[in-house]
Amino acid sequence: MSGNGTSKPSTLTQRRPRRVTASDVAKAAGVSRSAVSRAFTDGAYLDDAKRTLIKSTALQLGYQPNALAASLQGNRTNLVGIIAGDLGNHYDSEFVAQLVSGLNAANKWPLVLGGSEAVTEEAIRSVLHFPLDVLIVRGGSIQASLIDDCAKLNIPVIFSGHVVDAPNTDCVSCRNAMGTALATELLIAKGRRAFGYVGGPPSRTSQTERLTGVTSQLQKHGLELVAHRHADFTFEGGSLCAQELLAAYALDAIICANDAMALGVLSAARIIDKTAVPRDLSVIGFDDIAMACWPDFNLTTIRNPIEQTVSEILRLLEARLEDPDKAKEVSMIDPILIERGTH
Amino acid sequence: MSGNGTSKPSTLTQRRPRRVTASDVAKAAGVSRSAVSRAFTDGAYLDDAKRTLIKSTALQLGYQPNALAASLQGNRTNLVGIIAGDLGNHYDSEFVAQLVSGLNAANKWPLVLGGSEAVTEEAIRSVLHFPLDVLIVRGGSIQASLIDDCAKLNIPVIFSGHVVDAPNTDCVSCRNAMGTALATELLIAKGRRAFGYVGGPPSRTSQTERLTGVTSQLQKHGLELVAHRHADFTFEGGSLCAQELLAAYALDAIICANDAMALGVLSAARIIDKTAVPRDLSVIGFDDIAMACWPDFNLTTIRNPIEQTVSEILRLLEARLEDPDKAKEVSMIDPILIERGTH
DNA sequence: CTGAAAGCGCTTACAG
DNA sequence: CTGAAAGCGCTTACAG
Repeated sequence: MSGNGTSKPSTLTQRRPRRVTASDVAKAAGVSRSAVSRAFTDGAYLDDAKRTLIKSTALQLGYQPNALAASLQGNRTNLVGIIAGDLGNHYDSEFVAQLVSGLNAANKWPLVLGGSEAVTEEAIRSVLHFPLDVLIVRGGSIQASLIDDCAKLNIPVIFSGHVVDAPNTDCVSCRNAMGTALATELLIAKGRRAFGYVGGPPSRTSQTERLTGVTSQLQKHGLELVAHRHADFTFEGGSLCAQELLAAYALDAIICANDAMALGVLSAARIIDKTAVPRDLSVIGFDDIAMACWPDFNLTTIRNPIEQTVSEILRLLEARLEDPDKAKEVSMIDPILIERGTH
Repeated sequence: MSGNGTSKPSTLTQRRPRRVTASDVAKAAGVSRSAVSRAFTDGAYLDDAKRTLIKSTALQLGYQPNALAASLQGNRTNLVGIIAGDLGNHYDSEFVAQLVSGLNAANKWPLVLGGSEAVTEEAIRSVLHFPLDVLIVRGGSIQASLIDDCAKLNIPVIFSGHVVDAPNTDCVSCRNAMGTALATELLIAKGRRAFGYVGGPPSRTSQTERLTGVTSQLQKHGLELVAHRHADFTFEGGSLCAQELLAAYALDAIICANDAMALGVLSAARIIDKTAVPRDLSVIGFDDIAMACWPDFNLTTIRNPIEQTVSEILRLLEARLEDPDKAKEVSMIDPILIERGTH
């Protein structure tokens, strides 16, 4: 209606259509705009009848206080940035799903970056234009400059899956080395001796830790890792690695840095010999994604507890908001060995 | 440092620590705050040297314009609400992943609601406190009142996976009936006659459409659906349905409303008889999620094209922002039959 | 090219 | 309990 009526030619209109405002409600209800504001503030002094009147007028007009304008007063914005790893990755997507619903329940609104592939530095900069209450960074390699930027903007950062040492920066991470050590010990006890390892991209510290868990546990028993490969955390990547490894080495155990790759390894091993796993070969993953327990796979794995991780993040977030200057905290989560049918 | 120095007892401080401001930069650089604003506005008149000075001062101070304050001027916020279906659902999570990265690439920032399970009406109301440029609703059952609320707030809505008839509301949806009809036809041509169907929650219109595609195609050949069940779109749900159906009926074909359930059906059928599929039983899914092409499943399915759906959403979004009063549009996406090994 | 001023929609002391 | 006023951090005409 409006936009077309004016004679303005279709320049790309950057303007947003106007939204109902507290003044509109005040006018309609015959009260001051302060009263309208009070009507929407819990515990503000306001005559009951007046509050009722304002609320019903607002409802009728479809008024909702503009959270952006409100936050200008210095209140919290309830906006939380999430730099998600790769949402195409099954573990990350399960993780983000739980984090998002946890935040929603706590009346926080996640502004999600990422989705797939690398998040550009530019995208991160852009999202910092918003006065976030906190930024949650999932996984890997984030430029050090980001931490500086956030510090200058007074936006606290919480890292998940990666421990970072910076002021006002909390971390929650799985004890990665412990997880793979658990897996290694289980297989050694079962009599496995020729170990292969399929890791993720070597740049990630979590990957180094998981590899270390394997090698150091082997060492304790006087064993050495026979071979290892790196892939990209995908089923296909795991499958390719397994083809290479099984063709070149006589392995009786393969430990993987995540479940998706472990399922790929399992799949490739079965194509070579349907019943090889677990008879001649043990395969163990990491994460315990939903598919791991599907009967077709029944994958033995190391659970990287999502629920606990998310609730730690939410706890750290509240504490940080409560006291922005509190000492930084590192919360370590114990992984759990889940014995199923592939070892 | 600061917060602890003051004698204020630890009342729950709602205040957000202050962020560097345009005035700070202006003061530091010895220019007016208007100049700072211009330095960050492409194409604004400003002496080159002055712009350089301001930019470098800003960089040093870690200044970024506050997008919230800026949007108060009536500019776009670049905030896009997404009411995601169930992020635990593999298709939805792949979909949201692509949507998020598409939005990011277009300089839009998704505010995600949902994650898992039902999104509460209260949560939706809360997110409408933010002046969103647009709200994207994925999937199912959204209260009619939501559309009203958005209309009053001048927030256009885009529905995905569900066609809704409302002013200024665009939709993009898959031709659901066409998809399942394609699957049905393929199986009839192969000689299948005894069809079962595993659907999703019956409340969803997309589910009704998918069921209709099966029954009406059967009818064309003088056939009737032997039996159908409803589940919750999960592997486990599909698996349970298959156990029931296969115990009670002599079926030679099962069509499922999504891939996760189809994989569950496949799994259950194989537990009964390893080689039954595709010899005695055909199984076809819907969506074509990543797992469908894993060799362990090699699922024949109906692809619900994500990339195309996302790019249509982005197109409709741009068009709607360009002209808020343009006629509503419904974009229908053709599903694609993907023949693999389970039919 | 540039600064001072008005205004975006809210909240919050400040007086009544 | 209530309204008028100041101010949050920005942008954008308005004069120079």
